[in-house]
Amino acid sequence: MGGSCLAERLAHYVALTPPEQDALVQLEEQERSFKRGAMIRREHDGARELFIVQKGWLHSSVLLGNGSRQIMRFHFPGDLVGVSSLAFGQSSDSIVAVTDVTLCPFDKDKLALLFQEHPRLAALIFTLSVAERVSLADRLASIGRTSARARVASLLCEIFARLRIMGGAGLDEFHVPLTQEEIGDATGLTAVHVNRMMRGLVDDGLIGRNGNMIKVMNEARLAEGANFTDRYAEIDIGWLPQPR
Amino acid sequence: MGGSCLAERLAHYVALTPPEQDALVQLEEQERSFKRGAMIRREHDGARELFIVQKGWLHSSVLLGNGSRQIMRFHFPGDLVGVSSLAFGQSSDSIVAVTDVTLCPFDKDKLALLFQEHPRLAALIFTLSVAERVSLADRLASIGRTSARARVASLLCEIFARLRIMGGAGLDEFHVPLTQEEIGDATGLTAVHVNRMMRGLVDDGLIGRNGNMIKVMNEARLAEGANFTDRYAEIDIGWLPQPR
DNA sequence: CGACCCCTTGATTAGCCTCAACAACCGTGG
DNA sequence: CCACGGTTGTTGAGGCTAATCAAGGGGTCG
Repeated sequence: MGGSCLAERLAHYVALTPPEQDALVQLEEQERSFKRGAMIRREHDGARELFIVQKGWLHSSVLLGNGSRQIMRFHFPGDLVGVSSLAFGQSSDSIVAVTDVTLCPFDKDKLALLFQEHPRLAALIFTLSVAERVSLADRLASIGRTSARARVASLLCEIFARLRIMGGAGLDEFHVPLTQEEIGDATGLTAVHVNRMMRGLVDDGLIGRNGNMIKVMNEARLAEGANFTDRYAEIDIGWLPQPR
Repeated sequence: MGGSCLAERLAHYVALTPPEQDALVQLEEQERSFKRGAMIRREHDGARELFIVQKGWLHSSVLLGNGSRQIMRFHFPGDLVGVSSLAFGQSSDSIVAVTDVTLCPFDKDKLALLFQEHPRLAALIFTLSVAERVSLADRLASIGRTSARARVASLLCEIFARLRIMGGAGLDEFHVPLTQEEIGDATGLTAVHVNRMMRGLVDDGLIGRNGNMIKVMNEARLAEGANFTDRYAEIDIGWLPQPR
């Protein structure tokens, strides 16, 4: 390895000082791998750990009394996962491996240290957490107030935008290792209806599909129909304090 | 008055040191009032300000291309509002006064200072922000995966739980100054259907209504049908760093 | 008093779910 | 090598939930 994934991610926004880099590398001393489908953390379990994603996709989700599942968010390499365990002794959601994954776990005490020693990093992590919340709010609006087709389109747009952060801005074809059931659980739809909506998007020439590869054919119309705005493009870090 | 509103809120969770209190008071030199219905901040407007609610109810919401509205959250006295402007130069949502309100506005630069000088307060504010995100996630699951009746019940449960934080644990009757349209915009329903669901809750003896007063008649069944868990009861601040 | 907002109720419609059947693909074991 | 069970994707038919459309009532404020 050598570098830290989180450092790589944060370096997208600020030029890290050497002490800051050291602090981030220390968060990723450990490394743990899980198989596709593995339950990494179960809802209501005690949890002192956060994870940095190194490789693979995950999702965090909740199970409801009626047996259905709501996926809150998909997590990609560079993401900080399990943040909700900061505020609660017990995990508020389950974390599941969508593909085979490699994670770097660290205890929340280490984050406390980061807040003390590196206020700029703390503020940056806070900022990214706020951006994630806005992204969740976008999904809420999507599910609450738009059609099934728009919800699916919106999820695809969000995934594309986030994959481009790490993968390069020019990408127009993506490996999306999600089942239609997972897409449904993220958008509040059934797998059957997701299938019909995806077919509609293909038939209308907005996207192309080949197995798990999805190609963006007409991103403008896709984003328009989805009511999508790319939050990650407009993150403002102007308020951050000076590095120590 | 005399003290800082934010200090009062944070003191619910930790014993503030004198320097911490001073820092918080400095955030709140100003005070501003708005009439019921006033648009305090409009989506896409530039925004460097955050607000602490002193009196009244607000909501933050987004407007969609199809003309509908999604309310993300209602804000009560003691809440920190407009945090999303930290991550973006432009506001991601609108902030609207539900009743007449009094707010304490402060610039986000002051928060940067807080991150530098008072890491424990920074971590606490981060924690509360995470808890809010979990609450948003609960709403997402509610809208994505439960019936109209459960969504309305869930919103009511959340409101009751939050009002009890400041208003006292024993309360079983609440003044809820929301129109059914606002409840619909928060739950992803139409006002007409909200009306029918509320009537159902009354008919089944779960709640009582008298104008804007809502009385909890059978909270166990209400919470059960809503799939509701009270997040605000279980916030854990054990990971915070030492005060400086 | 009238205008407006909000609540309420009824009738009809539309979007998404449910149920069902089958095809394609996968890894596994015989 | 093939047989197999399991998972995922696909498509059709019918049903149900919540939206839409519509009309009227009560309260409040100017």
